[in-house]
Amino acid sequence: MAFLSVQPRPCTDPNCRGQHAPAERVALAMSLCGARGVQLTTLRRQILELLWESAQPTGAYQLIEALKLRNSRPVGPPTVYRALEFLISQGFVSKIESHNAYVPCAHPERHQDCLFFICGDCGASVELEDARIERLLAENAADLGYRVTRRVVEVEGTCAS
Amino acid sequence: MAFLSVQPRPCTDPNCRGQHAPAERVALAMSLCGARGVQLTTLRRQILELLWESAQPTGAYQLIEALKLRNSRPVGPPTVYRALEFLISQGFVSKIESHNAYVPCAHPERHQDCLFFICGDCGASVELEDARIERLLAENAADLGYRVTRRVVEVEGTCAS
DNA sequence: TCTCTGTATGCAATGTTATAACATTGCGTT
DNA sequence: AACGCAATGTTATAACATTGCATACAGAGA
Repeated sequence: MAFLSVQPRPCTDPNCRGQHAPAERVALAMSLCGARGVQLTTLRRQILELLWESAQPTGAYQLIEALKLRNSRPVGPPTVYRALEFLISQGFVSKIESHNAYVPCAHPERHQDCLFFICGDCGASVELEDARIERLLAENAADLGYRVTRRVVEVEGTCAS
Repeated sequence: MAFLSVQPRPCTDPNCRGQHAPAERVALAMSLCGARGVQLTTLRRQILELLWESAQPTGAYQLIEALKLRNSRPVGPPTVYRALEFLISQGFVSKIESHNAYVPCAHPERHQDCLFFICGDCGASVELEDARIERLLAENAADLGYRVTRRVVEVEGTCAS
């Protein structure tokens, strides 16, 4: 687990032209929170920063460790889980269910449940949107008489590197 | 958690004409194991039966409880997890990652990672195959330079009932 | 300023899910 | 008997997550 990189990450969204350094992402979350009347507190912001700075999906207890280093004062599991819950509810973060780990989301302003591609070797994860897949899933759900509330699509594989 | 029903379950596969009572499913697993040179031992068979008899995705510790009732002698977590690992490796069972629970698979003879639709109200899960979605996922993976090893597609919603 | 109120966090304990490490059983073969 | 092997048993612990209650703290209104 490395929280060192402050490099921008590649954005896989073909429509996206924005900057993507962690600071930029956090600034976006900040302004969205303002608009939505909710607070991106210090703790929540720190966790979001850590997720953006991490090269891989990050577990809750890894975040606890990282916060201990960053802040002298340690935080307990409930605190971190509550912050994650908030970040997820606002579309800033997603949970990778198959890894019990959390990743930041690139485009919370038009957030829907994304697809994730995760490399089993290097751990890197890539977020993707694909309207065609969403449509097919919705179609299948409708055929079965389901009203969809949440989608989990995680593809595990080996990336180019 | 009810392990009472021994009713056949609906099969969502349009190509499927087979019987689907638990006994039938287990018999199929049995014969496949014979053909593959692996053993469907008593424990493994019992767990597969329990999964087929359950109306919902079932957790490992629920299985432990159920086995305790069924067999007098209790089994420990590692034992159950090893049996589940075997059943998954043979395509008889899948894990629902978003629920930490396990479901039996309808068609292990041509098993691939399926889509699952899970009802948040009644807990029922439906297994589905959709070649179009598989193709789109494979396509996206290829674009990203990923070689796919596993797919997790879980759609949560509310079913008709 | 003070108090009220709602939101957020701190904290101890506990619950839940999963695995590591090592021992044993049972069965077929030599 | 002695061995090899697959499966299971046993103990302990790791890893992930939640409950319940106490405290802090910011903003609204008297």
